[in-house]
Amino acid sequence: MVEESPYRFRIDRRDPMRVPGVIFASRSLLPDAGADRSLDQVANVATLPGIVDASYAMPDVHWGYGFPIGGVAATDIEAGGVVSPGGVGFDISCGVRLLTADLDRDELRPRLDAVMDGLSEATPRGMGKGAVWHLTGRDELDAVLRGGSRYAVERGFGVERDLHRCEDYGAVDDADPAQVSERAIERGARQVGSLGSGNHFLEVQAVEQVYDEPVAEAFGLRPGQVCVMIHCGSRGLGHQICTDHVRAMEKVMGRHGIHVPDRQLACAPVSSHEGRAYLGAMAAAANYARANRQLLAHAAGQIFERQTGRRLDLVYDISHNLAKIEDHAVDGGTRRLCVHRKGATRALPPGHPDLPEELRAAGQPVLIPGSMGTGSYVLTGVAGAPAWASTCHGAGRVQSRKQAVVAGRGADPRAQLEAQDIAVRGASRRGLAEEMPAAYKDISAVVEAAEGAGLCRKVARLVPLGVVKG
DNA sequence: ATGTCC
Repeated sequence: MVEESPYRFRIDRRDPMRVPGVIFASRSLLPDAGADRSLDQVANVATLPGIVDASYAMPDVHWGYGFPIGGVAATDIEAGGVVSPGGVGFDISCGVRLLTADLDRDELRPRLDAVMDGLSEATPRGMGKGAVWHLTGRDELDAVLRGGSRYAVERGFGVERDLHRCEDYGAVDDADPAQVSERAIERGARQVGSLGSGNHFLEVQAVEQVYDEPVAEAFGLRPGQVCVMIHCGSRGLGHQICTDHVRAMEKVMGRHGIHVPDRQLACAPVSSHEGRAYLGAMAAAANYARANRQLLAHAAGQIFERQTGRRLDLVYDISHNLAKIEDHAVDGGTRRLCVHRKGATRALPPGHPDLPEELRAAGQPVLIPGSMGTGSYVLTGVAGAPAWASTCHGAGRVQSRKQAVVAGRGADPRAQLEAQDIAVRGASRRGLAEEMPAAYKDISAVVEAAEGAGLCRKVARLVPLGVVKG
């Protein structure tokens, strides 16, 4: 491992790697090789057919299925580049949505308990059970898989303006519900509009600090302002799609002449039947995840209006588990790439044509959920950044769930949060123990490294007032 | 992350 510059380390190319590995991190954030094999995974990803420039890792990198979480890899489609479900992850289009209320934290204080009770009741969560929507059948689920947040807005769960504040205007093109298995459909039908569990949450937050006033203003953020952050994904549907397509690709990799150092890197050329099938199913799951966040946000907005008389306005909705077909400058030309971001967030710079007009001068809002009780960040993209306009996605685990439970034995996680004046709703003791800050890297150090590496810029820091968990 | 093993 070579320290190329502050916040940038290189794993030199060696056979069978096709490109080097590049890790954006401070020395203290680098994974401990004894406890976490994610740097081996960075090197493994570098062997994938068609990979361009480098196998990248963000400062929150940690061990994942095949690819590391916090990994970014782009493949050149016309040069036989592959797509790999493990490069997206099981929770397809897992992401974050941030909303603001025209309300100061001091104004909310007397209503906070009532707001939290309302949010708790309005937010289906936990393993398996409950959802905002009860779909009538396959036709309606297909509409969700094709239309994402756009379909939810069409059905009255939100307003047209929301779509301008969603990545891809609320839906990915080229979703192909025919590539979604019956089992995935069955799992998904019961869960449209549900939070899930684990590190997924809905938080009421306040803007604690603003680092860039003009950009914060463009995003609609001011000091002391009340916000709602929702972190969730595609539930059982995305999980089943990942499982199905990994299995399908494992069977045909040899036929495509592809050999990988880890079975979990199962992949197929983007232009192959299996590659296109996965991308069609992945896009469907992405739309499901976006509709999911749209429904939960709408439900939260109704609670806010009832309890405070103020509505919630969408700042942005962005995924951190997705592969996207994007055009990028490579060696002086433009190439069509399949950019895998797994536990990594797209960060479009100011002026990017994919941004809505009102955000174009400021850049894309990049939403970074912190570990429970520690605060979250809003960042933005910077021009000329490396790693295909990507940055970190969160704190990143340093302890497994099991380790976190063992390490926290004797402590009362709920009491710890309440001692920090954070209201807690509906979380199991074990669920809380698994998500305690000690199980994660320091979010501020992660963001510091991401900014230091030139991947993004800080805009604001948010702190939790109340949390709803599964 | 996940009907934490079909």
